[in-house]
Amino acid sequence: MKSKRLKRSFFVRPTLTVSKELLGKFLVRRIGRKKLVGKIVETEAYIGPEDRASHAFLGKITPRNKTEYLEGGHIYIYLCYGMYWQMNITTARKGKPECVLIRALESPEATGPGKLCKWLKLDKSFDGENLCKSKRIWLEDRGLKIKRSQIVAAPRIGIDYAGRWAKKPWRFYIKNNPFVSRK
DNA sequence: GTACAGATTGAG
DNA sequence: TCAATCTGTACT
Repeated sequence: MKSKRLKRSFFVRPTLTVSKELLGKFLVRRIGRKKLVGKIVETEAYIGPEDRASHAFLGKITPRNKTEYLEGGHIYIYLCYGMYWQMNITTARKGKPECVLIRALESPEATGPGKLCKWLKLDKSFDGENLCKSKRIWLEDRGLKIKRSQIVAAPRIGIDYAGRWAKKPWRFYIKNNPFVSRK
């Protein structure tokens, strides 16, 4: 099975499409001579500025969220609750604040966005990292196809404050996968 | 300058 | 059920 790195063109597409197609792809993190690899099993889409749950709601730009406006294929990472990092992948074109939150990998060490970043040793230095060019983190397509019947759409987690947007089925995960968070 | 909520997690 | 822990944002 050949594996190929996902290119810019994969990410510069509608966010919901990218969110679903990221399921079954592999996140590769190289630390020195070691490689950590995990299959993506859970994602969430954040589509600003109309999405109340998005940091870019109403199109605001702050030092924290400015990387969310980058062209698809970059990392947008930020600290939440003062202790957990959240890894997002930007989508769409430059200037569009849309991204996909990577919530879980197929690894017992990465069943949730906070644990995922801890396992991969991700921190603020990855903010704005180019996934198409970086030597320390990237995404691979290893030929694995997830059938549409295996993809479950559900409301997103932890954003009850977002009113009607909190009910949007913009969380996607692989059916019956034991590594999906919030079981 | 101060106050406060948050895309979470693990312990109790 | 709740505290840990800190940045961004909206106040004074």
